[in-house]
Amino acid sequence: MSSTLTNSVIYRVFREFRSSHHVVLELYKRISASKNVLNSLESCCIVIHSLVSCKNYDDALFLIKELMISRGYSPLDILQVLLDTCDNSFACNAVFDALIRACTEFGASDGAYSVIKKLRVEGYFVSIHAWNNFMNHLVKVNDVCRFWLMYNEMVSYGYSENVYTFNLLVYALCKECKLLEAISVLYKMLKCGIVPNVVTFNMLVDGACRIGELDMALKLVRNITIMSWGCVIPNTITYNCLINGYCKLGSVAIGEQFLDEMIEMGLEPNIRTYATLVDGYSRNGMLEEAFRICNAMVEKGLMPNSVVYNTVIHQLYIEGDVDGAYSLLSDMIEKYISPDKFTHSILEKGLCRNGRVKEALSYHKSIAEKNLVEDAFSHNILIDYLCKSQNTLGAQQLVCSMFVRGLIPDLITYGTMIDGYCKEGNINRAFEVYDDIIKVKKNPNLVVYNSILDGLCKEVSVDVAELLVEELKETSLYDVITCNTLLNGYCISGKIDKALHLFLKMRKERISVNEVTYNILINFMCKLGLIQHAKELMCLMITQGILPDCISYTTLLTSMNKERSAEEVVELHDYMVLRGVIPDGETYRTIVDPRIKQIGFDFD
DNA sequence: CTAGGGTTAG
Repeated sequence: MSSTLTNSVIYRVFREFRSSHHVVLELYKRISASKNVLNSLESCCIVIHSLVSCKNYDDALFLIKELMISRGYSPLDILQVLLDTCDNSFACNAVFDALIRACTEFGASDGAYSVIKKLRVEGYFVSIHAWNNFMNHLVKVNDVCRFWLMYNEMVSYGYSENVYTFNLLVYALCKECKLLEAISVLYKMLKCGIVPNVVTFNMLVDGACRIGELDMALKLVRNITIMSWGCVIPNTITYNCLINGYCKLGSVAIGEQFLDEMIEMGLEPNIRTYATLVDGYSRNGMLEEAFRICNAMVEKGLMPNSVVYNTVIHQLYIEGDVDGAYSLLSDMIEKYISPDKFTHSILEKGLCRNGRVKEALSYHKSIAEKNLVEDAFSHNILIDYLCKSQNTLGAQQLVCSMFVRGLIPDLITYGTMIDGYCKEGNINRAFEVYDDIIKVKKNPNLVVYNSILDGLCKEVSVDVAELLVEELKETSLYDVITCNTLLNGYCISGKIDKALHLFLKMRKERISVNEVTYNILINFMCKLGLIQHAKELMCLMITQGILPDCISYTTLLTSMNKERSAEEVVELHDYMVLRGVIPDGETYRTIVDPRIKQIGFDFD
């Protein structure tokens, strides 16, 4: 049959029967089994209309996405033909909704917006659901700026918000950490007579937890029924958010109490509930407890998934237990739980942080050959470690391999390379990478500029660095790291006046100084042999409420070793410990090594 | 429409 069916015949048949959706779909089902028969956009659009009319949205979305991915049609191309093939028997608005949804699921924000705009010009009233879907996508991809633009545009067209729209406002505000404003949306809803639902509250509870406002989160949960006119009770997600909040702030045991509470209330904990607790115990170094939760979930009939395995494997690497991590990975594979992109990154980073960069690279190679590398993340980890071990050549080769595998380097990839080149003293290569960023139309951010700034200070001159800072300040793009980097630049080129002037200016301005600022100055004073000044700076930082860290002390101790007595060194050490600073290996080497040399003690 | 794991660059 397929050899005699030409595209134009199919199109004419579809057109003829387009009011009989089931005929179209049955015919479509039969001919789409043989490849390449249905390749006219017009025929596809009639099928899409029919699918949507029969409420088969999944297949409609699939077909639209296929038109965009495999055939390269733009959302506007598809819209035009959908409009051409529109018919009164079709639910046209639902088709447009589907097109916009397909765009957002495909990640085509601009495409979705162009469809909305075009429909408006054509006189169609895009449904509020489509707007909501589009705006939800914007929040999800962290384009909150555009979200508010779209919201204002929607309101200006006369749409009135429904409960989903209000929830999106709450969602966006929570993402921006504006909890109080998010809560005021809740009050606005109540005032307008729009009843909030459990999603509204869940987003508020989660938003409160993420900024550490656990009391507020708990208050929302306890008053959820009163605040919703008796319409809402907490669900599993509510409790999961709360548990996550307590776990992330270190109170895992309290988190576990909420597990008991939800069970008492008749709510079923799910795999995420347990995964959250496993993560809580893991990241607090309590692996025994984490395994106890794993057993509890198995008893409930829930099998640990890749998230649970990843969590524990990650912690094992942090604790240096490379063998333990490996045996869990084997266990995971034995149980047919596929390692995912997180597993790959955890393994590569874990091997690197335990000094096994070679193994990490060969693991990476093996998964890359199987096409299992999905994003830039795992590349970025390895590129970072290669740069840190002065192997920018290897790092550059990894960047090239990304292109070969069809992966697009992101701003972190570029930023890591720029910093690697700067640290190596190769500022020219750093600039070349910077030009690449501009070429691929990405926006360099402050991290990138700060790397370059440091490179300029060390390899070119602090005067040129100064010019860059002036430019950044004009666009209000600078932070404490920018200032610290410049301050360090002044110090290493001996510009004492400028350094002090900047330090005073930093203290006066909104950008606050931090422990790094003081460490730079302490280091500078020590280099000049002004140990008393350095000590005074340390006292100053304490009175300013900034705690010295082990770097402050090690810097001071290193200089004192040269000129001061052992008593003074020990005195400073005790002073540090009493203030809660944990000395690191470097601190002890600084204190102990010279004394061993002094007394001629030989461990060998 | 909401919740869990990799936080990679200064």
